[in-house]
Order: sequence, then structure tokens, then C-alpha cells
Amino acid sequence: MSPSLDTVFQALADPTRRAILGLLLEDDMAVTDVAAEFEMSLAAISKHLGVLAGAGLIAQEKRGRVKWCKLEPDALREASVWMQGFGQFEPVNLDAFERFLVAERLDPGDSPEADALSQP
Amino acid sequence: MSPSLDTVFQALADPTRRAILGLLLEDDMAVTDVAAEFEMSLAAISKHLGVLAGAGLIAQEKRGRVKWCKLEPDALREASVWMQGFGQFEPVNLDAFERFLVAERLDPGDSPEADALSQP
DNA sequence: AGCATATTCAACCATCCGGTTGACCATTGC
DNA sequence: GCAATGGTCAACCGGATGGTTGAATATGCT
Repeated sequence: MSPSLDTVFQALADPTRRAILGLLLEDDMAVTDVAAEFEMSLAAISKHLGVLAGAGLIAQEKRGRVKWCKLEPDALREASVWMQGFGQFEPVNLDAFERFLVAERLDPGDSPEADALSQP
Repeated sequence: MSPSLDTVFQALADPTRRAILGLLLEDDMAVTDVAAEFEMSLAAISKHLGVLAGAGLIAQEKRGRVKWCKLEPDALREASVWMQGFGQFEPVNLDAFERFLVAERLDPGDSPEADALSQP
């Protein structure tokens, strides 16, 4: 089941779920530990985690009776690529990006232009 | 009513609305012209455009009896920056981005995802 | 004036969403 | 064995969402 843009954006549209992702940015967490950070029931958090997992934004692995949740940032890539298409649609920027791509291929190391492009 | 991450992601979560943004990527359009591209009522499209405007993703200007809609890509910046924070661990998927840009240029106005327009 | 065009409004409907509560598996530890 | 812990499931609730229709409001054309 491949996560679609629909499910990814829908998952990101809720502030609680974004906050959960923010927590998981620090460390993998058990469901109960995630729930402890919010003023809502464990069941509600469990649902939120289900939505995030359904969108591919997190992975859940059950070890013993504890279910561990870890960030899966790859799922954001497709959505991020889609969004950046709207910030960079001007021909000038397109050309600049193409030049960047060429440079990147020739010199696949770090490149200062990458930062400029990643945050339009 | 400043556009929040909530409203932006919520607006992007609907395939019809993403397809509308894809259309506006090429040209400003009147409400009726946007509606002509979809198999749903004009009123429904008008609502979708309202959601997109509420999220700050488009601007609507009424000239005469026609309301023109134009893309407002700046609204994506905040959301894009937020997302970028989670992708930082690994390098941006430049290949996917390049494919997107090339596809966008060869077939402008069409959303990069196939199902956006065919199954709204 | 009178009619056509562009767009919204209002009411309505089915469905989804976010939340709660209480019951229900698992797994762990005494 | 049995109680506590970790987590999900099922039913329910109020409110949002996405869609429809039909009437209403502006504006433009002749």
C-alpha cells in the first residue's frame, strides 16, 4: 500500500500529528510515551499514530508488548518535491536549477546552491 | 486569518485542489474555466477555490463579473520549510525533483500525479 | 429594458474526522 | 495463576468536509 499525496498531506494537516513527528525527530518512542506528551486519551494518540503510519510517515515495530514508533522521513520526499514545483516554476529558477543539477552530477559532493533550492 | 500550516496542508490534501493548483501553474484562470476542467458542479469548484484562497495558496481578484484566480506560491514556503526539517537527514531526492520539473515543462498544466485529474 | 453569463449563497445530504469511553487481547512480572 | 502494563477495537458523538441542487446577485451585451 503506497502512501499517496492525499494521505501524506491529510496526515500533516493535524497539529497533534505534526507535534508527534516533532517528538519522533528526537528519538524513537513507544505509543504510551508519545501519549504522555499530550492531553488526550491513549486511544486518540493510537489513532493518530495509525494515520501517520498509513501515510508512511512513521514505521511501527512491535517488540514484546511495546510498539515502537520511528520517523520515516522518506515519505515526505514525494510531497516536498510536489510542493517545490510551485515555488520554482519560473523559467529563471528552472534554468538555475538545471545548472545546479548539472553541477551536482559533475561534482557530487556538497554544494552551496542546494540550500538555496531546498528552501525557496 | 493568516494561513496556518493546518489550512495549507488541509488544502493540499484534496486531489481536486492540487489539480487546480496544477492548472493555475500555467495561467491565471476564471472560476468557470477552472470548473470546465472537472466533472463536478461550478459551486463545488467555487468552494474548492475558497479553500485554496483561505490557505493563501491562490489569490482571487474580481474584474468585471469575472473572478480571476492566480497562484500564490509564497504560501507554500512555510510548509515547505517545515517539511524540509524532516528530510534533512538524507540528501534531497534530486532525481525525483528533476523528473518532476522535466515532466512539468513538457506537459505543463498537468499535475505530476496521474490520478489527480482523471479521478478527482 | 431584458436576457445571458459569472459567481456565490443556502439548504441539504452522506461521509469522514477527532475525540471519548469501556471492553478487549497480549505480554510481562510476582 | 493472576494482576498490572501496553495497546487496540468498537461504539458513539459533535462538527467538519465534499458534494448536490435551486435560488439569488452582479455584471455585460444588444
